Amino acid sequence: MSWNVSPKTIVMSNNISSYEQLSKAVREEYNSLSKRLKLIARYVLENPTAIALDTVAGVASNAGVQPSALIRFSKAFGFSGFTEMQKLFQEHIAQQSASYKERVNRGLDGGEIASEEGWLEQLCQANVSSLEHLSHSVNVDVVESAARCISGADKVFVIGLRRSFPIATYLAYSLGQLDCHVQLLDGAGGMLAGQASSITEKDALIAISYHSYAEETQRVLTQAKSAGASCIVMTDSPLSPIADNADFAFTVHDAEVHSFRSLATSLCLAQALVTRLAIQGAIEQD
Amino acid sequence: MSWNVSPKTIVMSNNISSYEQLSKAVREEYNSLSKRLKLIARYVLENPTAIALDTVAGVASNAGVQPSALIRFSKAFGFSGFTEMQKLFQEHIAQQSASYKERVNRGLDGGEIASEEGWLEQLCQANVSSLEHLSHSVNVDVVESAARCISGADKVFVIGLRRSFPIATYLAYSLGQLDCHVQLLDGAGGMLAGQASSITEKDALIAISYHSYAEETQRVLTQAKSAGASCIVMTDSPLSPIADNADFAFTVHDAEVHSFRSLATSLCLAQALVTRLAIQGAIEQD
DNA sequence: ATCAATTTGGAATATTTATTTCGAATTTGA
DNA sequence: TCAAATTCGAAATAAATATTCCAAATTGAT
Repeated sequence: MSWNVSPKTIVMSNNISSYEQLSKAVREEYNSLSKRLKLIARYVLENPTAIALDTVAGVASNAGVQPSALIRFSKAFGFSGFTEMQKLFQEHIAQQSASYKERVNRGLDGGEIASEEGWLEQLCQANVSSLEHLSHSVNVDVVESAARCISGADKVFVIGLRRSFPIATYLAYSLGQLDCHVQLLDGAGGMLAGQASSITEKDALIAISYHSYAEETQRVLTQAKSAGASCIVMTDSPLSPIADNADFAFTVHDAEVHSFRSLATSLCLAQALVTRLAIQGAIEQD
Repeated sequence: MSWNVSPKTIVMSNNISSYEQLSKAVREEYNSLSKRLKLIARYVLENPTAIALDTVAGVASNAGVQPSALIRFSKAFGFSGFTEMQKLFQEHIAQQSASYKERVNRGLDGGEIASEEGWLEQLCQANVSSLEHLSHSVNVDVVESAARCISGADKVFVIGLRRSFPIATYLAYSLGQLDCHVQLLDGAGGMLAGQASSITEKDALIAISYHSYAEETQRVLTQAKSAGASCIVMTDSPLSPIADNADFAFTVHDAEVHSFRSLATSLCLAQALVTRLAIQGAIEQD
């Protein structure tokens, strides 16, 4: 009995388990690859997103090679096939957005009091993850537009009750520093409706509300909308009842530990809004 | 010849051709959807990345529904099936990561335009750095002690004016959630001195104050100290005038961009205090 | 409570997509 | 230039994934 002489294809023992490792390996092995495989290597390094989303046939066509060549490529780097390699690219993409939620929750909710030692680090890390997520989930153009909307308004009203009140006060204080005509709707003395009744179409309203959404905030928002005012909202889900009739809606995922929402991310977004406003103002004055 | 009576499933004429449009449509139609479809709507809006990368079976399993339900959902929004809808999510991701890559790359090129472009990343990064600093500059034992001090107090007073007011309101709200007898000294109606005069030796005061230190805060702190109350302060320097007669002092360096202090770090510290308090309470009750 | 309409779950089926195979083309080394 | 080895392409096959269909469950109106 005789075996076929194994083809020359070098199959490296696969210890590659992340996109970064693969990227490194491909660059290192590049020179030892055949012509087609070099072509593929280049395409792979330059279009990681396409690899993650497309099919073998699609990638092959775009890269100008045959599907089988892609599988050879995958095997050359120790994967069982294209599918296995593709998973790495998908994980990489997922990390940029969705999986942050896991990171936040991991070791916080799950471990209970068990992971006692590093609780401060964990708390900070949860906030860091939220902030990192914010930086690539918020559309800067929308922030710019919202800022312009505020600077174009006659008066700016801010509402955020209970849990959201700190954000509202931050905005009210900061906008006040910028010589905005700002009014915080704090419902002091039960005069919320009265305070809100002066909102006109020339004004803007910034509303902040998280689950469970304060009824008063919704009412004010509705009132402002029907008065024709521009509405900017910060909330926690696109499905939030207050996101409905908003001109600009921002969704923020704040880290939550033992049911205490952090607000650090919301505050950062508020800060983003304020600094943009400040810069736009500075440019206009030139 | 007769046709089956068409099922009730409302098939909207599909003019949806982008993720944003779909997201909007889902939110608008949400209330008219059936139970399962609502469930899916929520999952879809909150996990767009998963939709883009996963298979129907995978998504269905994670969302806790049947694959067929996902196809019904897709058809309800005018797609021929899940696959067609999924393409929108993939395009969205492709765009996102492309623009993210651009932004990052432009930031690496250096130069003035670069610093303009990546301003959101920079803002977030500034906050991240502050948080990372916090996690190894704050002594966890002091936080624990401060938390014990609060839980042992009869009543808890919180003061933080102007720039620090958001932190004070956050603490007041969160401590209230823990059934602390908490009172926010907000100076409403000019009655700050009156509010503060009820502080006794059995009480605790949390004071937050940053440069330039509000005179009223200092006065209240002095008053509380002479009344024999325990004082916890959050400030920006160990040399701060309010750090003098404090039982526990935390110094926090918040990120500052264009003279707008972030407060994210202060908020994180406040959160640390609150969660510790919550956990101590939970342990005591066992 | 009963019936019709609608919604749902799960298996059966159709379709798409990945992988293998093998002969042809290309490269390599003398 | 020729033979041996390697690489490649296209069709065949295998695997996976999406979609359909229908019975069961739920809902809502009378």
